[in-house]
Amino acid sequence: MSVPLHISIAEKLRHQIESGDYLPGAKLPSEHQLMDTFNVSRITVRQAVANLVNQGLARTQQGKGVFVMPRQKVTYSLSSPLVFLEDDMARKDIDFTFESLTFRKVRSPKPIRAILNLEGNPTVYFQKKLFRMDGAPGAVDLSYIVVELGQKFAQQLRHRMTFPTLEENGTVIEQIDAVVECTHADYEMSGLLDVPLGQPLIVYRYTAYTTDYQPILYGETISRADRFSYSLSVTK
Amino acid sequence: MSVPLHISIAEKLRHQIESGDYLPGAKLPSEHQLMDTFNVSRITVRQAVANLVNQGLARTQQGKGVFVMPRQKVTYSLSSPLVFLEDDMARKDIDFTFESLTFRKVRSPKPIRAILNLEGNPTVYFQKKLFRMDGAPGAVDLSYIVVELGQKFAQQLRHRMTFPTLEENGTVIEQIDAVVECTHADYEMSGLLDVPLGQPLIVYRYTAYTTDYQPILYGETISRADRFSYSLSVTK
DNA sequence: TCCCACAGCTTGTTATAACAAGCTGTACTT
DNA sequence: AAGTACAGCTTGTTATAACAAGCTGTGGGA
Repeated sequence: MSVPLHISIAEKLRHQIESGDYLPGAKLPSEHQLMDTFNVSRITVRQAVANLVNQGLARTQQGKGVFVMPRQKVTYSLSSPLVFLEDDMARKDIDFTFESLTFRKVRSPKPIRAILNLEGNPTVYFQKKLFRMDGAPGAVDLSYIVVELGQKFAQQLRHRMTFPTLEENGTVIEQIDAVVECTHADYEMSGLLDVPLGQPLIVYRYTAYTTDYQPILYGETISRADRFSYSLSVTK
Repeated sequence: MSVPLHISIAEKLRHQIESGDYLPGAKLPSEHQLMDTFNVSRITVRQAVANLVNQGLARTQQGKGVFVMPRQKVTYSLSSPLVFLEDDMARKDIDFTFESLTFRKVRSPKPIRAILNLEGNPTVYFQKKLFRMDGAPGAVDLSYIVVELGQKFAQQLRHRMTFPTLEENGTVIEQIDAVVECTHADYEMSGLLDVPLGQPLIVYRYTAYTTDYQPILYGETISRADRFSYSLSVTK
């Protein structure tokens, strides 16, 4: 057998998980039990478990055990603009909340300056928000808003979502350019979003334009890839 | 210090990579060198390196060393439909090729049957393609096409992209519904796409409809998240 | 000159060992 | 009865050790 033990053990467990032997949320056998079952050392068992964790199939909890990850995703529709994120959640019976971790005036980083087309005035408002779905952290949003709007609506932006706030105050959002990509959780994100290090995250980068293609907002919504997906519909 | 050694070593290396001390493609110090540098055991060094690999910052090659991953992404536009993938690549000066790994008639899996609205006839054509960008594997496409079209254009589908083939033969694609999500590389995908186990992959699931909302094609394009991203533009 | 074998590097796999740290229930103390 | 302390489970961290396997350059033999 040229396949390493830790791979073949991980694959066996994966099949058992996928065939329903271990249901979502269920506890897998402990490391010592797996050592006995497969007759290997703890280091090998641990590597097999690490493989499962890396594949998002399980997660470990010190002092408790290894548990099968539940997997249900919320799909967010890109066809209607970001405005409706809250409604989208409500429709799916998910309790959606957010807390504003940071809201302050900053000197904008160079790439942001280019995107927002700031020349004379490099100051912007920066906001970091943590989104929770049914209490559990699901996404982090980092956004940069042009200084006039940030200043004007500071109070509201702290407590309400950005797009509704802007629209209700008469700022028309004419267009949104967006990119969807994927990264890994670094140490900070892994802490904020409560996922293992290196776990995939979906990044939704958006630039919002008001009339005359004037960029007013750039942001990144970084969400747990096991909880989020994006949908869209293209008609000819 | 309550942070584990392997984390703090990984973070140090990450900062060095991000600050340009190690350029993309460069070789990191060997495990033994890192053992001396940080005065820790090989197991700790290996765990630190594993963290970097999990975060997509480095990759290991047995017998050679640990190398910094180059990171340049191709953005594929979702606003224009899938038809133009090849053109998109050409415009970016990327040599785009694919090989058809599988093309055969199969009894369609139940979920596919529901999507393609097949009742009497559960037979479909299944195709598995491997996309290469500049020679290196970048994505795998799994698609199910209704039996009439698969039969009719079998020869062409083996050698050319699906959407152009259909359109040039008079099949109108009226609408595409799509979902973008993210998964982990399992053992098979990790082999096909040449990435470490558990590495994030972007999945683009699409259903193509011809006139009268008749579904004719369902597919999944599974691409390396370090090489691909999707862009779109929403106008009010 | 050309080719092959090997030495010496690299990472990969696996075992044994010990202690730390988080969780839970039991039993003992107040 | 309530609270606390501890035993005994769990995973987390880290060390030492040995061999396997992939790569590369050097040197010897044909």
